[in-house]
Formats: sequence, C-alpha cells, structure tokens
Amino acid sequence: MGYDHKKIEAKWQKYWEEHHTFECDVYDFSKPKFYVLDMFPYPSGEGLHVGHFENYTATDIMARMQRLRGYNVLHPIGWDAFGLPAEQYAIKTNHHPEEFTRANIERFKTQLKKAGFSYDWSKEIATIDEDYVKWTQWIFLLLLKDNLAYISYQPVNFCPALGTVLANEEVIDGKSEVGGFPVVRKAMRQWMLKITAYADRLEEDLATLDWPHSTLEMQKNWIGKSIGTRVNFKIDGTDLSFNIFTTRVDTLYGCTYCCLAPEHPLVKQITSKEKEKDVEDYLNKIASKSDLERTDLNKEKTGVFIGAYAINPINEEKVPIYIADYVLANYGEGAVMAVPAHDERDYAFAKAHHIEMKQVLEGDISKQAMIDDAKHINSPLINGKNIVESKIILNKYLKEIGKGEEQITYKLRDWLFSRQRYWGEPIPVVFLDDDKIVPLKENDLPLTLPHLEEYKPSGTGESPLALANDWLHVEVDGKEARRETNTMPQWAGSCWYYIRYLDPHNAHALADPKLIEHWLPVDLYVGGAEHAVLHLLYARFWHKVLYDHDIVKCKEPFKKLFHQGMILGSNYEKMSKSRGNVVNPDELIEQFGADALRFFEMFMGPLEASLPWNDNGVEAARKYLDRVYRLLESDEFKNKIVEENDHSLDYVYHFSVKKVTEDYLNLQYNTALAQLMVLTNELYKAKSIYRPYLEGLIIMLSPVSPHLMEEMYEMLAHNGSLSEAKWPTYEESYLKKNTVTIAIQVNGKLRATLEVDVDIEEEKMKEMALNLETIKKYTDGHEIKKIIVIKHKIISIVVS
RNA sequence: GCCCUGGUGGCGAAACUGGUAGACGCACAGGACUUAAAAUCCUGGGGUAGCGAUACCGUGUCGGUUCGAUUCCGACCCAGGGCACCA
Repeated sequence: MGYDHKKIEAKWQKYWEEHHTFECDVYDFSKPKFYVLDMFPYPSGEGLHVGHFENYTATDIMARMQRLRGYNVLHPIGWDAFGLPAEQYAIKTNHHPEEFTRANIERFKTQLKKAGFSYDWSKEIATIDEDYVKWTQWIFLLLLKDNLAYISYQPVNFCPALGTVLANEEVIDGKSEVGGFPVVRKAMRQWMLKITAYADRLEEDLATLDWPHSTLEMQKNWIGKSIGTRVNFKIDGTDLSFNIFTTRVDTLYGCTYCCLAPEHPLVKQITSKEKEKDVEDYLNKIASKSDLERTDLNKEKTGVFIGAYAINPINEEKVPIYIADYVLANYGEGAVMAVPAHDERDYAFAKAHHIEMKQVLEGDISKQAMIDDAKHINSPLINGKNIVESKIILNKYLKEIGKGEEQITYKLRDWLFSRQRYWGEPIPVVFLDDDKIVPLKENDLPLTLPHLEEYKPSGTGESPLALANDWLHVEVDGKEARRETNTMPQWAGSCWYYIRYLDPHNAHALADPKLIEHWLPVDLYVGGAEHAVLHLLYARFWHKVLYDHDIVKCKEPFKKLFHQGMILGSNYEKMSKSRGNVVNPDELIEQFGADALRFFEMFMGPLEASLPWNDNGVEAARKYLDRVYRLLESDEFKNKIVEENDHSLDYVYHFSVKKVTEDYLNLQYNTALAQLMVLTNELYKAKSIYRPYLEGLIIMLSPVSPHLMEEMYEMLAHNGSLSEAKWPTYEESYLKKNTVTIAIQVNGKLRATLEVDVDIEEEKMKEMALNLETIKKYTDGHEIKKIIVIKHKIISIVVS
C-alpha cells in the first residue's frame, strides 16, 4: 500500500538526468558557492553497503538544501580506483585489473543512481583515467623538482608472501594488513616523500580547521611536535662527540649515563677493545629479534655498556655510554641522556645495570618526582628554580658555551611512497646507466601502464613492471635508459581529486586557476574516521606544496570535516560477511524505496555515532513517508488544504523551519527529522491545513527523501522541479508565545507547574505560586527563606 | 601505559548558556474501523508501592559545589576509537 516507490523514484531519476538538474555551472560566480564532498569510494567487488549510503545521504542532504537556499553547489563523485584488491583479482584470474575495476565502477554507479543522490555526473573522475594519471604524475614531478621526492635505501617491511614492501601503516602486529602474511625487515630501494619538511605547517594550520576534535588530536599526535634541547656530549679521550635530544634539559645535572641507538654511526668507532664482543653479541641478539619483540613494552629494557665515556657538558662529569634498542635511531638524535632518579624507564634500566643515580629535583626518588612545580637541587646554576625557569637558564647557558640549544623535533617520518606492484600510477622517471634520475617531460605524460601477461610480483621485491621489456627500456637523448618500475601508492590519487573535480577535462592544468581560486577550500568533507590521519595528512601535505607553487590559493584543502559513524549489524557487531550480519541496500530499495532507506539512515541516531541496524527501521521510515503522502492523497486531508491561514499552526510551523534549518546545517539530521514528524503530527490534527505550510514540509523533507517530495510538490499544482523551489524561512514574531508553563520547586523538588502570561510581573507570579494548594502543602508551617525566580522557566522556593 | 570519544527506559535516542529528564521513533498494550486479518486512525507506557490522588527512587559508581546537576568540579569503573619504548 501507500505510494508506488518504484514508479515515482524511476520517474524523477529520469527527470533529473534529462534536465541536468544537478549539473553545476562552475563558472557561475554570481551566487555564493558551496562545495560538498564525499570521500570517494574504492570500487570493490562487493558493491555499496549501507555505510556508504549513510555517508552519501548526509552530503546529499546538504547539497540539496544549499541549492534551495540559493548556493551554487558543487557535489561531485568519483572513484579511487587503483589498489591492491584489483591487482590480486588480476593475479587470480589473469584478467587486466582495469576490466575488473571498470565493471565495479559501473555497478557502483547504478546503485548510486538508484539511491537518488544529486551528484553532478558531468564531473565524474576515476584515478585510473589517463588524463587523471597524467596530473598525478605531474604533481610527482613537481615534488621531485622541489627535492621533496628522493630515493632511500633504508630498511622497509618486506612481505615475502605478497612479494612486496609494505608501509608501516599496512603492517599490523608484524603481519601484512592484507592477507595476514609475515613481514620481515629488509633494506630496499624506495621512493620517499619529504613530508617532514612540512611538519611545522601541518601542525600549525590544524588550528584553522573546523574538524572533529579527536581528529585534530590524532593528527597532532601523529606529527608529534616536541620542544626540547639538543645537547652535545664529548666522548672522553677523543675529539668525537654526539648529540642527544631531551625535553627535560633541566635535569641535565642528574644525567648519570647516556644511551645510543644500536644503529648509531659512532658505535663502532668508540666501542672499547674489551667490550667489542659484548657489543657484537648484543647487536646480533637484537638483529634476530622481530619488530614485534623489539617493540614489546612489557619486555625488560635491554642494553650493553660499550666501554666508552661521555663528558656531561654542564659539570664535566664522566658518564658511561650504553647502547640500547629502546633508543630509536630515527627519532631525535638517535641518542638520549638518562636521568634515572627522575625517569621511570631510566630508573629501571639503571637498577638492572647498577648505575649511579643522582637526585636533582625535590621529592621522593622512588616516585620519580616530575611534578611541574618541583624545585631543583644539586644543580648549581638552577638550584631552587622551577622547571620552566631552569630550562630557559640552561638553554641559554648551553648556547653560550656552544654545547647545545633549543630544538624542535617531530615524530612524523617521511612518507614511503613507492610500491612494487602493478596496479598504481607509474613513477614518471627513467634511470641512465650511471643511475642518474631523469624525470619525464610534461609532454610525455601520462606514462601509462603496459599490458602484462603476468601481474604477480616477482617475489624478490621487484614490481611486475620489471618484466615488461618493451616498456622498460627507452632512449633518452640518444642514451639507453630504464624506466622506474615502482608505482605510486593508492594514496596518491586521493591526495588531489578534490581539485580535479572543478575542471575534470582540463588538458593544460590540474584545473583552471580561476576555478581553483573560487571553489577551494572544500566547504564540507564527509567520510569515515578511519582516514583521520593518513589520507587527510597526505592530502594536506600535497595541498601545501601546491600552495607554495601558487597553484592553490588557500592553505588548507578541507575547511569543515565530518566523520559519519559506522553502521553495525543488528547484533551490535561490525558488519561482515563472516558474521552474517550484512544488510543489503539493494533489497531494501527494492522493497521500501530509496526515500525510505535514506530517511531511516538519517533518523536512526546522530550521524557521528556508530549504531546498530534495526530491522524494522526502514519499514517504519516508509510508514512515515506514507503518512506524509496521505496528506495529499486522501480526501480527508486534501479537502482541508486552504489558502487562508487560520494561524493555528503558526508556532509549530515556524519553529520547525527554524529548527530543521539549523539542525541540517549542523548535520544533526536525526533531530531535524524528529521535528518534521512533530509538524506532520500537527498537520494531522489540524482543522485546516494552510497550503504554504504543507509546501514547507515538503521542501524541508525533500533533501532526505527527494523522489516522493518531488511527486508531492508536483501534486500541489506546481510546474517543474522542486529544485527550483525556495527554502522556507521563518518569522521571528510567530515564535513568541502568549503563555508559558513554568515549574515550581520546593527545596529543589518539582511540586507543581503553572501556566502564566509571558509578561506577567514577578511578584504576581510568586503570589500565584505560593497560593497553589499543591505548594501550600509543602510551605505551611515552614519559614520561607528564599524564592528564586528564573524568567519563563522556574520558581524555586526554599523553606526551612 | 598514553591520548580522544562516549555511558540516559525493553531498544535507537532527545534535552538551549545549570532550570519541568526521556522529544521523536521502534517494540509493546488498549480502543476505533473491519465478517476477520492486514493497513490506517486514536490513546497509553522510566521504576517501585497504592484502587486512587499521591509518595519515594531514577541519566555508569562514589563524593563535592548549588535553591536546583544528564549538564560544572574531584576520584573511580566500563565500552569504543587512536598511538606504541618519542627521550
């Protein structure tokens, strides 16, 4: 029963397509712009799931609403189409990954269209399109020119089973994220991007963003800015020295030993003869340790004395030098000073190795007194001073004697950018015989992938591209050259797609500079919290590089960010095939219609929350939509529609307009829809229905359930599409009430309520309250100590 | 271990800057319509006691501030997400 969703939804989807309703004229600068973006999907073989729908409905509501509010809205979609699953599919079936990917894209597209999302399909892009790859490679060459891309041989995570190298973030507990195969450390040639050069700006500009607090915190922690001091320690009896980094230079007098990372370049030189064997044994021991063991926090902190001493520059005391694998070679200076009296980790290490401790802060050693206002002792230059003062004094002193200075370090490391895989953008450089790197010329872009018979990585870590002989060998300026066989990671394409949407077919630039200036930054970006760090950090990095080249004009790409929560199965577990709790959106659309599915997903709770699926939910949403439809369909209501306002619905209508508008703009869709239900219930009860109010309901509901609302709008005798309607506005004067219900409390407990005139005098109100029988019961025989009156809210009577 | 979120009926949730806790919906119960059912419409539901008006209890736990606390402060417990020896 109810409306015919199949007919209505098909009708309007066709109408929108034929009328290009949602195509954005990006050059129309006459209206204010609004750019609303989804994190584009990876077109997997699985199809869209209900989680995608939540994300895309949320942005679609914003897009549709902002159009009605008079904005020129850009709402594009595309495909993050490179990636490992397509390559693994190719390996399994010996089909080209592009075939598989393009077929998936078609399937996704059909699903998106059935859901009625108002995307501008004329702006569609896929990261695998040749004219997209061209510009991804172009940006790489820009990075190369800026010395932000370089080759490095540092150890990486090699996965023999996948025959490829994995980035740190793709390794979980010593196993590959995909497949769960063991991973070992191996030194290999890799392309790196120098994101660390932008660490300070990536950190600083976080303050300018309207992003979820937790995401800002995560990015901050990932960048890991730390302000401390670099201190130079001379090695006793030599001309050599090394630097340490500390955030607690004030405890320098308490330093009783130093630790170098086992990989520290000085270790071999300064180890004493007697200790050579100990050191070698130790190095062997940790080399055979897996990363997992080495980073196990519960394990004892191991280390070994290397027979050399350093001179503490603050007091010229000799302190022993150890190597310890808890000191990381690639953080700070790869060396630390240890203050066992005031640091838990140093304390444990010193105990185990019987090293002297020296207390330099007031308080109890065993409690490792690190309290901020602790005073220093046994520290000639800073005795009696607190931590903050002491740091300033010692930083200044160390600088004067040339033994150190304030230094900022970051946890952030450079981005390992190459993959030894087939299905990614080829890195557009060639190598001459002497290993000289020659970038391709812009005219030679894009460098496309060759067709292969075999997609499997060679197993030695080389990309399958190394087997493509015809492609591999080229001539550059008459000289023999060999192409780079590494490809880019999937992140590359997603780093700049929001720019390409503006001008997806531009053959001369990423996009027309005029468009870039007008449309960026993105006004609203919605996607899963799983991208809180990597994708968003990498995209910000590229954006800043483009900013430095004056290609983009704003410092940050995404002004406002929102993470939708996860939709869980009805058993409160993450949806997955193996758990058997996956909900198929296609079936729901078939049975109840896209409008109902969209409505339910927005109504089920706050957008950011992870919520369990409710099997009755879509049906309930559908019943509500039928209820709205009945206002126009059944004679009972149709005959009540009038052109003359009897004012009985003024308050609820205008309040609804205000609340719904505000809630939509804040992405609080669940409460907006609750209010629309209240309004609907009131229309049901009303003696007559003022036609513009019904129209207002239809317009306000249309971003969520657009097909049915288009149909109803047409039924209310309008020509054309709802997309030409205007968003309703509210009159402040209708929001004022004549009477208000106030609560009366006695000693903090609610005892009665009282309906009064809004502009009643305070004294009158008190009198009324005190004369209520229900109140007298509590006040008779008691002394009234105090009466607190909060206008329009409460009267609080305090009695003895 | 550290950082971030959150904890409210049988369930999903709501509550503006401290001011009538539980809007809206699901499920449930009762009624109307129907030969009947479905659909629809109307009504009722935090708990305990009571026929009842009413009383007491109630927003993870324990304390505090306040006339008044889901909201603010302190300590703790639990769940989810993130990070991993960061000097």
